[in-house]
Amino acid sequence: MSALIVNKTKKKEDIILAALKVFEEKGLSNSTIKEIAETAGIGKGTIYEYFKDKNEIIHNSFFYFQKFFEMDMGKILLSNEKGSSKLKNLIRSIMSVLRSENNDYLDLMFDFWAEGIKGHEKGVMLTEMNKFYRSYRKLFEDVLREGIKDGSIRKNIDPFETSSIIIGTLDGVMVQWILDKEVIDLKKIEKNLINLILNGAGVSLIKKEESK
Amino acid sequence: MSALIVNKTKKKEDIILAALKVFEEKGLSNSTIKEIAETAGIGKGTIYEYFKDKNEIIHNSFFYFQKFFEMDMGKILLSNEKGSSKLKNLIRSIMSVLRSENNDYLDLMFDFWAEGIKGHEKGVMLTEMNKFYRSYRKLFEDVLREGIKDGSIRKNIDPFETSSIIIGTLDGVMVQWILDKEVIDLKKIEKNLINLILNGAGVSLIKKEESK
Amino acid sequence: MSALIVNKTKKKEDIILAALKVFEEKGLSNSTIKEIAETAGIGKGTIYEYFKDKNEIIHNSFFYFQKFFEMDMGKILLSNEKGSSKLKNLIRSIMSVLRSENNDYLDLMFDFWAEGIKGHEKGVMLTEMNKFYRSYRKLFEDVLREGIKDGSIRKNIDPFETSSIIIGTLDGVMVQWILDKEVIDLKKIEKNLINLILNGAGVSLIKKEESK
Amino acid sequence: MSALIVNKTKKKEDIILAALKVFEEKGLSNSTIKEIAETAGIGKGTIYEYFKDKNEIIHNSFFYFQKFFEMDMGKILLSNEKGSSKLKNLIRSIMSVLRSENNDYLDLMFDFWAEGIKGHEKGVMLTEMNKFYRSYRKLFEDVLREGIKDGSIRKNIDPFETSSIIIGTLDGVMVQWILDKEVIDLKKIEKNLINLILNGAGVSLIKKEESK
DNA sequence: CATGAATGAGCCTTCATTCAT
DNA sequence: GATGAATGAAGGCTCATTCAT
Repeated sequence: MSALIVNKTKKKEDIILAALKVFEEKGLSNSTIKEIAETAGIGKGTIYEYFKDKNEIIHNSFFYFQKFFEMDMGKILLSNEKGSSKLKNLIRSIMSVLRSENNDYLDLMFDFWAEGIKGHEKGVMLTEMNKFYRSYRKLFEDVLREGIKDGSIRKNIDPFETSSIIIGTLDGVMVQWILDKEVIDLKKIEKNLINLILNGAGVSLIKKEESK
Repeated sequence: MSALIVNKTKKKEDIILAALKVFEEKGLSNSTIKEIAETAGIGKGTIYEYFKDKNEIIHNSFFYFQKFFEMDMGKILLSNEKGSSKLKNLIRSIMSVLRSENNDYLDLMFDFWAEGIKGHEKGVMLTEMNKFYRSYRKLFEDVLREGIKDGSIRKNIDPFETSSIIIGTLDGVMVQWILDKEVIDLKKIEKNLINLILNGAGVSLIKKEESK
Repeated sequence: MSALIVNKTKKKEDIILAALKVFEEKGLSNSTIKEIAETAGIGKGTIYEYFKDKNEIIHNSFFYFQKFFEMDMGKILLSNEKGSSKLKNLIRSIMSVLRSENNDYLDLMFDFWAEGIKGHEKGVMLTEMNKFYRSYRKLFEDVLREGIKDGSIRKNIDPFETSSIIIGTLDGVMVQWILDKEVIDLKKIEKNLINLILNGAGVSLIKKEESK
Repeated sequence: MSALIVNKTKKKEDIILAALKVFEEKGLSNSTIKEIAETAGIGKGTIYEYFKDKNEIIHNSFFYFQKFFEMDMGKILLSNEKGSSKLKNLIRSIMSVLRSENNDYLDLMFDFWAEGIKGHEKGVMLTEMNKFYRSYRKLFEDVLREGIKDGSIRKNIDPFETSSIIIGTLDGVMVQWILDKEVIDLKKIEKNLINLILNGAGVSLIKKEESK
């Protein structure tokens, strides 16, 4: 690959990072190309050498944004632990990523969700978002199935629906945290969340599937 | 009252409903006053007889939007059922509201979330949203405490954190549904969600608090 | 004349007075019909029962405005004093009117001057303004001629040009006063002005026309 | 300097000149940015590359407008002539400037006066106008004092008040000329004005200060 | 007669995009 | 490739005027 292409990629990345910063601050619609260019330290016109229009910046920003949340789950998934343990570790791992590293951009989630179902080229983004969620669910689904197989997860849960629910929980808890950080304590939530997901809130002498 | 006196409240409502429709379709920023006026079947200038500016329309739309999700929980809360049953009914009730009646506007949630933390007058909306979530959490918290008292909910869960988690779950599941209705089946989710929340996914012979 | 007509005239006057008040505060262009109506204590629509449009209000306001400066010069003009004395009294009289009574509206002079030479129907106003100035000049001209006749005013001044100059002086001094009341002291100006007009600033042993 | 670099100052001047032309024709409020842009031969948006808003154009136009009346008085002020002669020449010089060169824009004086005491940012303009008048008065004041010293101007006039009066006269005469050019002949006025200011209109055998 | 709700022409201003250098 | 000056479409908002009551 020639140095030229590498540089081009590097510059696109610079622009996207600048865009994300501006988007995060002002929202998608209220961010201007001028501001993005300034943040990227380049000329306004230069942006158009790398992106067709503002929409393309938005889409590419979203792709990049998603990468923030890609994490190496290999260690967890390939470990010898039981499914329930992997589930626990997965949740912890995800929450720690959301909580710390990239939480600068986390609230862009809202903007992208909104843009995904509206916006001019919603199709592209929606597809991408759904792809993201589908593989995200698959991740949990696999762990749940493992757990069912190894006896650490109850048999009577539906792995697909439950993975969707667990992910929903993580998203939803983030929403409240983003909106009201003074009241929501993610650390405490994490502990309770794992407890709830594994043990439930209800009281029953013996778990049903074990009861027969 | 003579016809001369215009029902200001009614007309405001008309405008807000039109605004919600347009917002839902285009997003907050991409909706124009002209479009809202046309949707409401009135002149552009008339809008400004009822609202100071576009921001005020957005705020009021949000207030109105929230009302969609206000529901009469009285029957559930005042029933003689146990806490765990109330919790179950609460979740079912909320999901049925979200799923059906007003799901036309449901995805505006994203826009308002985004507007809440950014947007020009984020303060007002954020405050309002947090008020909403706080009382929403209080609702669940109370039911959970009841359940703890009546023995239907485990003692070792934190009612506050858990209420936050349950609400998060409902929000998060909605997100996936809105984004991917073809794949997400709310009915199935509902069943699994209640199961998960009450019983957890993990396997354990006897629930911890009963174990001693 | 029927009471109806009298009332109509009265109401027109009310509107004009309200208009003048608003105009004085905001300027011609920045005053709104709504504001004028409110100041007049009537409905916005009612204005149009009495005036065709905003321009007509402006014109009529100007006519009315002029009346503020109409004063009874009869006593001065018909007195037995010499021309130079009458001139002195005339100037004093005019300055006292400008200075006190109606100085509330005085600075509207600027707006009307501007409107007079621009504005949509400048013709009407300009004609009216020139009529005003022409009769204003005539007033001084007559007094000057009287003075020349009775020997109190020098023969070698041109009554017409000089009347124009004297009026100009009064206007111009007002301009500075309106703009910078802290620095301009009308009382002192008055004394000096009369001195200057009667005696001039130059030194010469004997006035020229008397010198031969 | 490369052609890339636009001469910002030159372009600002172009816009201001266009603005002055439009203002002169329509008045401050009734002039539109579109019209100014068209007159300047540029696009509407371009205006905003050089001026923040319409108000800034108005202010800058006023500054520019003032410059029309800046003239080189050096030759007059530094001459060896007596004060009374300098006064005469000063008046002639000013009137000739007003009469000829820039009389295209002269009637903007009214608009700026009006804007100065009303208008959105009256403060800035009023300050500037008063600064202008103060230094304008100082000019005459100095000449008058000189004349008093060299015996060509009477001792019993107040230099400050008199300078204010003389300037007022010039302004006021201009007003009448602008309003009624058919009737007012500036050339004749000039002659009479100098005569009046130096010799006064009154008859008295011997000037007071010489009378003892 | 009086009113004020309704209206849309028209204004100022922003900003994505183009293009000459 | 890089730039930023230029642009005009488009949007929010105002306000004189109309008109049904």
